[in-house]
Amino acid sequence: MRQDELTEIRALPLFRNMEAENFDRLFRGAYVQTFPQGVELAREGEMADFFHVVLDGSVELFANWNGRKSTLATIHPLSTFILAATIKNGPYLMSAQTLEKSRMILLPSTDVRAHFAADSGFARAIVLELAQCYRVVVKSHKDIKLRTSPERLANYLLRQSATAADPSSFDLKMEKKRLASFLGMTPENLSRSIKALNTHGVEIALNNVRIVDFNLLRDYAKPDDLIDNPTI
Amino acid sequence: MRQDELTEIRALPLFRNMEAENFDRLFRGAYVQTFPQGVELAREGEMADFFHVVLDGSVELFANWNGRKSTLATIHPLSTFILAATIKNGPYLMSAQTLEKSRMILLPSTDVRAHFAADSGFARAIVLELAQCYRVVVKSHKDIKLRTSPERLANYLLRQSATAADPSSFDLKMEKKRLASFLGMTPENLSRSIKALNTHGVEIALNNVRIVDFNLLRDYAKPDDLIDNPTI
DNA sequence: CGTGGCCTTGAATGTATTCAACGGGGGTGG
DNA sequence: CCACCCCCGTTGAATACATTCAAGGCCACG
Repeated sequence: MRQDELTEIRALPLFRNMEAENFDRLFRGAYVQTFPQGVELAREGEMADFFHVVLDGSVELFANWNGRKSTLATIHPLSTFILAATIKNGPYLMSAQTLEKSRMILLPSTDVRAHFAADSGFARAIVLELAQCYRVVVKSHKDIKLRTSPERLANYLLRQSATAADPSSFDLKMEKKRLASFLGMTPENLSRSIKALNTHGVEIALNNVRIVDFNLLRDYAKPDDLIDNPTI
Repeated sequence: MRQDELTEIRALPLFRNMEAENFDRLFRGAYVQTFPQGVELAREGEMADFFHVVLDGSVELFANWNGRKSTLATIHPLSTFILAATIKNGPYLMSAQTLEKSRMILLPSTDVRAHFAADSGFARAIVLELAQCYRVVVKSHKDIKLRTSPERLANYLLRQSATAADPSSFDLKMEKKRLASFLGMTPENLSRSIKALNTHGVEIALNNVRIVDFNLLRDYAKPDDLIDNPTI
């Protein structure tokens, strides 16, 4: 691993408060690797050999059952995935694959567990990360149990809008097929939900989203911090 | 707090590896309290003042949005709830109420955070608990996104069966209304799902569940460790 | 003996999925 | 350069699934 990479990684919240000596030892066994699009990084059911930190690109977390597939989350820099499996030394509950060319850190799970036990600064950072992951899933769970499909889409668009350079015009960050799965509906149904939002202040053409009437959209979507605010 | 209670609590995985001095200090500010049925212990959106450990009874975690309500989880002894909110010093994402007369420990959130930072044994136990909570929610999320209503019911019954004294005959542990909400359907729909399972080896009369043909039920339910096994 | 909550059932409605068909864009290979 | 094909996205129609509304039975409780 290059020195400038190490410096960059050392500044991450997850490693910032680690003892210098522990950091050095942990990263002797680490890899920083760049994967092309479509690489399977983890398969559900297998043991968690590596803990992953996404530095660039994006990763899809998904699960299969009985021939069906569902996208459960998308991981962007600088976030991590499958921390819980690493900590518990258990099997992955989700599969992971790169959505684009992506660069990430791979830390052997045994090393992570060892340092987690020995370094309280690291342990604290891990807990914060894990608590964050937990709350993200809980919000997703509330989203899907309390809202209909078009309501989920409407709130998704408002969340995307909040992070976009231009809140009233931005592009969808993933193909619609995947977005549909993430939002818990079929691609056909996403198309219909998109049309349905025309009457609520949204116009979507190809991948471009234009919010023409925020008040109208918010009236319909009823966004709620306890579901939609990613920072709390 | 009584001495025998303290001894019992000290043996819990969460506190077992805590420094004796820290344990004593933490529990100077703690309460052990017994609540009647139906008491609201937390309301979503409020700040997490207390971390809760359920010693006896059971607690429902639920959430509201736009006039709708959904049961997200039921907590049994000896488990905890709203740990993530405590750690992050954020608002509760879920409300909590006792389902029956229940006894639990209440630990002021500020004390938990302080000891978590200072006591690495405690920090490690918290991480394991948090990782467990995370995996429970992920499983629920997979359950609801990948399965239909009767499939969710069928797998729920198999999970209950696995913990029952008699696997082929046991009682439902909550009222059907609440079970329906937990499983992500209406009470009416639960009634119909129950009837539908008659053709898959299950007979439910009032609260009593009799599994008359396990192979038939398993063929239909297709239980999966990565969704249904609570121990991994 | 009434009353209210829970559960069930039926019917009507609403929502979502499936199946089928079609058009457009991007890539491949002729 | 063009023809072709495949995948994605859209649309319509049929079906399946789920919710709502209404009604009635049962039990627990006052």
